[in-house]
Amino acid sequence: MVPPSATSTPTRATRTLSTAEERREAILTAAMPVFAEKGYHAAPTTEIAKGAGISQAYLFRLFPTKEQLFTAVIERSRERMIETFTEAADRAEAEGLDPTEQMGIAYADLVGSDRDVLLVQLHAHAISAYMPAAREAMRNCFAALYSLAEERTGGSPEELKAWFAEGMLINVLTAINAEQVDQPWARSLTDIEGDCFNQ
Amino acid sequence: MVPPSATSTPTRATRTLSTAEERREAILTAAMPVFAEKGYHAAPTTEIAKGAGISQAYLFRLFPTKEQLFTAVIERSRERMIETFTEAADRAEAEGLDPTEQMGIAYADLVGSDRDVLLVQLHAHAISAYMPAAREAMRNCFAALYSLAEERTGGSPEELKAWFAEGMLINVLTAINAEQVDQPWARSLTDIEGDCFNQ
DNA sequence: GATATGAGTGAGTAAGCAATCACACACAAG
DNA sequence: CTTGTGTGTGATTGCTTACTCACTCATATC
Repeated sequence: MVPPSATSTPTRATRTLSTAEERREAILTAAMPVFAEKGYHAAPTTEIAKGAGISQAYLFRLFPTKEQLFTAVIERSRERMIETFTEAADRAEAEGLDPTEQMGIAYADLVGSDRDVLLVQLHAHAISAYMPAAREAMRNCFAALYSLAEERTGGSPEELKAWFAEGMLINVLTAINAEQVDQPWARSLTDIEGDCFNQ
Repeated sequence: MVPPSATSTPTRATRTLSTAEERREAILTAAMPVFAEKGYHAAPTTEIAKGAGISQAYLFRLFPTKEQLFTAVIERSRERMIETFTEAADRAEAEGLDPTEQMGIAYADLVGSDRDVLLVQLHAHAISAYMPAAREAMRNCFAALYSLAEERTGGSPEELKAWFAEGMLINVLTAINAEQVDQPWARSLTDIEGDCFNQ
């Protein structure tokens, strides 16, 4: 297919081409759910390109390798988490609530409602042992989240560690849909009353 | 290649063929590191078959689909963990040590030294959202580990939850090699003094 | 020996994959 | 109107993949 063009006059008011930056954004948006569902290796770049409304050839012009695209997606999911935590901390501060608790709740909400962010993280964890670029991206993610949590909660290292551990548990339990399992282990582990900072 | 046969006389003492069960074991042993390194989708069955010393065709006779092979590998890594925890609990009991702490240490040792067990778990976590068989296997894994931990530590639900959370954190930090990172977040999170049951 | 069953393979098949290349069109500036 | 640059594509390439099929050999039982 040829790029869409105005039928009569391609006047200056109507642009038919997007900027590369807009396309890059569209690609990331399309890539997130595909990587989330299928992981790095099984995610076809054709499917991502189709989702972004461009050809596969152009995708490879904007992201020269699939690996670069994947790490960009990891970074984007990091940004989502940072936003979520920042908003929760702001809200806690404004309403005089405990920031640690509010940030924890906000995180559980985020990964519960936006599975893509969560699943991209999990795939990145698994692949990072043998993919240096992903490992680097994950380390940066931890670094950013840790310093944010440190600043906004003022917690001790022990508290921060417990808070992160809780987050990692939420990740896995959400991935396997533990809250829908009617068994003792699932009920206990998903019980929000039992967390490290909320009792 | 033709299956190996004794040159002169194939007498009853020397068997040239293995039993299917032996082959199945060999396949699982060969499959573990391949799935660990590459994840489900990127792990070639040809490579696994070669590692097990059989043809790919015979692999598919013993495990009709790749998915069945993968879930068998998940179960095998669960067995490894169960063994590790059981031994640690026995040792703790014999020497009068805290079982919770000993099991935690044993786990950190396990995933630190045998990366395959860890990485198979992480890949399974990530894939389980869209692969029911893996999800089921992971749930069974949690169920088994939870009841074991409950029995052997006698901990409260809150303690068990914190213990599992700690384990999930160890997983991720081990995957990204956090202990080799010389930054505040990495030092704090990998600090073994700061865990939930060891202070 | 004959015969049945299980162990084991070589050689495919059909599909899907990342990445490339030569080329077309849109737009802005002289 | 032309020229340069950035946006965009169709077609292809070379490779890998899970899975199958027709077949051979080993072993055990009668």
